[in-house]
Amino acid sequence: MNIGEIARRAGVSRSTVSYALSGKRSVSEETRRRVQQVIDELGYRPNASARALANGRTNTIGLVFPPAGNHYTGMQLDFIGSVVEAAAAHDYDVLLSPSGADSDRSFQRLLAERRVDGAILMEIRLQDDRVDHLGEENFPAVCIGRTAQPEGSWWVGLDHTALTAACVSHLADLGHRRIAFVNRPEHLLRAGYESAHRGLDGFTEAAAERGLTVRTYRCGDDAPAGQECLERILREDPDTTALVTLNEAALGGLYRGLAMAGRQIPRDFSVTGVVAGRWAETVTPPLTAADVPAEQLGRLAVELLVERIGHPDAAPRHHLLTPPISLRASTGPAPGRR
Amino acid sequence: MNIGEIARRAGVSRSTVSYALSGKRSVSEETRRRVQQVIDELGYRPNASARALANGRTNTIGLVFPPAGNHYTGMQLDFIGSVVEAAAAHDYDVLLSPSGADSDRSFQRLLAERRVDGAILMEIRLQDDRVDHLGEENFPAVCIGRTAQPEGSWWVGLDHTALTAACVSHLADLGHRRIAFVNRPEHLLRAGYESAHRGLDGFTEAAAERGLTVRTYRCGDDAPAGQECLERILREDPDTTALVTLNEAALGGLYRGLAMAGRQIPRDFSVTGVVAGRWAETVTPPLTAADVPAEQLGRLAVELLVERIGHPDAAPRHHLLTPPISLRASTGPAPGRR
DNA sequence: TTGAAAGCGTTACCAT
DNA sequence: ATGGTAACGCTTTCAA
Repeated sequence: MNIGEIARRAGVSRSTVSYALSGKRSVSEETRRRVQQVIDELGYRPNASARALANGRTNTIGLVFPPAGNHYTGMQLDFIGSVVEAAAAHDYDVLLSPSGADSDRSFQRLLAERRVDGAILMEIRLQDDRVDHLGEENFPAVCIGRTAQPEGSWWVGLDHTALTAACVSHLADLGHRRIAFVNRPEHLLRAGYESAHRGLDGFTEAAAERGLTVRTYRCGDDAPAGQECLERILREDPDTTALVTLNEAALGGLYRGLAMAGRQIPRDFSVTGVVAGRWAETVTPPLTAADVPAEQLGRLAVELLVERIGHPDAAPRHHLLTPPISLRASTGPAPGRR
Repeated sequence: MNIGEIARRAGVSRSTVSYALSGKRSVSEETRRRVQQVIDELGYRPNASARALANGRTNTIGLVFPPAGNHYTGMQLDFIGSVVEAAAAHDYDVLLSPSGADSDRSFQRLLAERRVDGAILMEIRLQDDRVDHLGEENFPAVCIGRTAQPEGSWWVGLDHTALTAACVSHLADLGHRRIAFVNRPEHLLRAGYESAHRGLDGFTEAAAERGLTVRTYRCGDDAPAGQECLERILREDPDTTALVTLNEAALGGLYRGLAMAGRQIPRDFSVTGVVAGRWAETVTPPLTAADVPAEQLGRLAVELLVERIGHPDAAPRHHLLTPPISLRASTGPAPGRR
């Protein structure tokens, strides 16, 4: 069944049906009702491909996310969910595109085949050829995170530098002097992951300012890696009394490592970092952390993208968020300083 | 740029370009090369909407997943990831569709507007009007889980009845006599969630067979709810020595509740259930559980769906998986029986 | 207020 | 082995 069939049954032309549906030109109340009735009876819905072909818009946005080889984190999940919901609220569907480092196959398809009206890019790198590519084509896109030169592009992101610095201050205020930083895995750093690099910078600078003794680690995105990493931390400097982490997936393992080493949180050792709130609460004791507002990030990204799709030549906009640290129960005074 | 432009520059007709690309009829090596060269030079990719309109296939599958109001679990995340990857391997894109109880708006759009060639439905209910609807239309779909009458439909699922029964046996073998069951939330049970119902059945029957004393609970999908639930368990029967759960999101809270109550796992209390392996390892001690093979489920679902799209009249197929219990460290002999 | 018809960019059938 | 052309189902301009 198609628009012609509806037109025939309603005794009008196809264009009238189209206009009755879109409201782009006035239709007499009488015909509008007749058309609508036929449509309801037959449960007609205009074919999306035909519509997209005719008016050049797919009403779909692409969500470019890291391939599953990387373990997904809870925060990414929350983010995807909120993007889908926000998109639905704007009458957009969401097409998922797993995409690695380079402008690879699936990603290219999305753009070149015009499957989507715009894209949201997760897991931005400081130098990101996908972003460059998108910029050259002036293709509507919003990045989650910002590249080294974010001026020309649309993005929403977290101020990871400020966030990890805040974590350091919090620990320093509690009297900790020797602290560790648990980052994302080696290969993500080499790839230039924005959050990993800026987070590390913020940590390093803040610690230097406070005159703290630090060690930094890279850690795989899962619990066993976290446990191993913690063992290394205590081996390399047993006097470490606290750590800051960006690695949500390793968190459970870090906790386990501490438990195995007989260090009690927060009495003997403090833990903090940047983690989505819902996941900070799954560990015991609940993690004091800068809560990643995944839901808000998703919503803002969609709003920006929708705006940009509507106004292709608008000036770049962005949102830099700096969520406060939520005090829970994983940090306390440095041992011997209570 | 379109196929006509390519044809013009290569000095052939549009149909020849089309055939050179699809290989659906033979093209002289000479022309094929010339066409390919022009295509490479210009970076041409056929427009997806036009192609879909012409040949009736979108090369997209829909993934219908629960709305974000429900908290997502790690297992759902792993599943989504594996579906996207498997789909990409078959040259399909994945369109996400949040869908509530009834065949609601977004879901209807997917089908009626022909945005997808087929769909994978997560979070199946025993009576599921979406499945009925799909069946009537003979729309290619694969369910994750099976309805009460699964005969006519394609599905992949876990044998939750057997899984929870196995958990009960495991605990009974360890000498536990008073055990609790922590299910998904009330509203999901009322909605008729398959896993929640069959899991409960398996638990109840196996416990009866073994002559165990049991209490069953419904628990919200987050850590605080889990903690509360555990407090209730110990309040209503302090002699409870073990629990079985389907509720991955509450797991951290259950652990915390036990810690707060001073019960050590597994010395004083054993915990087991049905949880994705990667997430079972994030808690301390790691959870002994029937590991949900989320990755395999996703892959199988896509394979079935692709097969069905290719053979619309093939007989229904399905896969019922019964993963073994992975022994980790959260279960032990009942207290006083070591 | 409405209708006719020309696209949109492919694919696939019918010719040659 | 190749070209011409009619779909595919919609939107939108042009006319009336």
